[in-house]
Amino acid sequence: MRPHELPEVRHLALFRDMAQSNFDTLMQSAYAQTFPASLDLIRQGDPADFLHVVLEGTVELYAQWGGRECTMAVVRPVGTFILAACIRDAPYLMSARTLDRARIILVPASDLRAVFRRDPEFAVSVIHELAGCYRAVVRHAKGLKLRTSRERIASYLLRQSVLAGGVASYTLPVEKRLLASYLGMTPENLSRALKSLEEDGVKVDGSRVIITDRARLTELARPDRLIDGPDPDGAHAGASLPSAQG
Amino acid sequence: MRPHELPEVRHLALFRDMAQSNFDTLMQSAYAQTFPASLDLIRQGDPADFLHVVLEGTVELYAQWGGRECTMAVVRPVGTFILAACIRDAPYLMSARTLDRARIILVPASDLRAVFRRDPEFAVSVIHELAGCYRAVVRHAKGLKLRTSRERIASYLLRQSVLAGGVASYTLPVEKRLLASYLGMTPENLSRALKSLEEDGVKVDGSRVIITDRARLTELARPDRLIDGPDPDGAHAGASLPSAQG
DNA sequence: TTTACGGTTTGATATTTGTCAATTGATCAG
DNA sequence: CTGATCAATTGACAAATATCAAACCGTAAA
Repeated sequence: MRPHELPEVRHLALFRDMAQSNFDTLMQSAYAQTFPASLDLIRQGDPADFLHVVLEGTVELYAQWGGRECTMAVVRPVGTFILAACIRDAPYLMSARTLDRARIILVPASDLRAVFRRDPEFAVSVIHELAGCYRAVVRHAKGLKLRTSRERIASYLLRQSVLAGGVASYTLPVEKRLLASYLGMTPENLSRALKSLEEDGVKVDGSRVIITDRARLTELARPDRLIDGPDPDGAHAGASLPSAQG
Repeated sequence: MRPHELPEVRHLALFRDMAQSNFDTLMQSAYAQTFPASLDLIRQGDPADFLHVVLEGTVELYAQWGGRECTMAVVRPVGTFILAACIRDAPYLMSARTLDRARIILVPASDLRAVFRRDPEFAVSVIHELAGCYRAVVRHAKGLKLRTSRERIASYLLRQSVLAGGVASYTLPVEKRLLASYLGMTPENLSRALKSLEEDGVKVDGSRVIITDRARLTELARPDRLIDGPDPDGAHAGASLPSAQG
C-alpha cells in the first residue's frame, strides 16, 4: 500500500473513530491492488472474504438471475462495498466489476469481524454505515415501486444537478445503458424517455445534461428527501449514483 | 408490560446477548401498548423516536409518494422494525400501520443509542440485525428488477410453501391487494396472473394455494438463494413476507 | 486516416401492465 | 335475515415498456 493511501482510508467514516492499534491491525492484513477496466472482482454467491475499499476508479455492483442482469449501485472513491456480507460471513448478494481502472484495498473479513468485537468505537461506526446502506437500498426500492420510468429519470437528473451544486448543466457520470439498468429499464426506453423529457425541462445531448426549465423538471420529479436523500445528518457523501452497498 | 412478555423480547436475536443490566435499562424506559387493526403507527418522515417490537398481531410497512403508496414489508411476532432510523436518529423512510389488533413494545431510540455504545455484545447484535435487514431489502430489489410479475408471484408462492415445510397447500397470510402491492403490481394484474399460473403448476382459490405441479412451478420461479433466501447461517427467521425492515 | 467496435438511437411491433368501470362475493353489524 | 362495506374479479381499453432489427455515431486501435 502506498504511503498516501492509508490516511485516505483512515479518513473514511467507517474507520475514522476506531483505535489506532486496531486500525493498524486491519491494515496490516489488508492489501491494495490495481485492476484494469471491465474486470470481474466478485461473483455473487461466492463467500465473502474481503471488505473492498475503492481508492481510485469506479466499481459497478450488479445482480444476475436467469441470464438477466441489472446494475444495483456504483461505488466511487473513497467508498466501501459488501460490508454486510462480510459481517454475516454470508455469500455476496451482488457481483462487482470495475468500470475504469481501479485501485482497491482488500480487508480480510475475518479480521474485520474480530476487530469490531473488541473495538466499540468501530462497532458503532459499522452500525452507522450499515444503517446508512440499508436506508439507501430502501430508497432505491421506493423509487422503483412508486415512480414511473419517466419520474425516475427526472428525479435522477435533477438529483445529479443538486449534488453538483445546483448547476444547470453537467455531464452524466456513467454510460446510459448502465444508467438505464440502474433505473430499472431498457436502454431503448431510456433513450426515448430522455427525448420526451425535453418537453419537461431537461435536454440530454450525448452525456451532456442541460436543465432548461428547472421548475418544470421539479414538478415532474417531485423530489422527496425520503427517496432522493440525503439523510439530514448527512453522515456519508452521496455518490453519483446513490452508493447503496455493503 | 406483562410478565410473560419480557422473556419473549429477551429471546430475540437482537436482545439475546446483551448484559442483563443493560436489557433492564432498555425495558424500564420501554412500554407496551395494544393497538386496534388498521391504525397508523408511524408516518414516514417523522423523527425516529422509538424502536418497535411486535409481540402480537401484524404490522405493515409501506411507503408513500405523490399520492401513491406501496407495501414494503410485513412484520410479525416477534420482530422489530425501523431500527435503522432509530440508530441514525433520522426520519422514518416508511410508514407503518397495524393489519390486525397488535401489541407492540416501544423502546426509546435515545436509550437504544446509548446502550449499544456501552454494550459491545449488543452492538454486535445490532450489526448482525442491520446486515440482515440490508440483505433482505437487496433481495427484494433484485426480485423487482430481475423478475417479471409472473416470476415474482411464482417465486413468492413457492417460497411460502417451502417456509411452511414444503407443503403442497396453504393459505395466503395476507390480503391479495397487499400482496400485489408488495410484489410491485396492481391487484388486477395479480388476479389475472394468478389465473394464468394455473397452467404453471399452482392454483389459488380465495386465499387457498394449491401447488399442483411443483416441478413446473419451480421451473418458472427459478428459486435462488441470493434472492429468495434464506441466508445460509439463518440468523433470523423468515416471516411470511420477508420482513425487510429496520 | 481508416476501420472496427460498441454504445446509442430510431423504427416497427408485440407484450406487459395499468386504468376505469362494473360485477361478484364474502363478511359483519344491525 | 338484510343491507352495507370492502376485497376480489372481470372486461374493455389505454398506456407503458420490452423486443428485435437496423442505422447511426463517437472513440480508439491499426
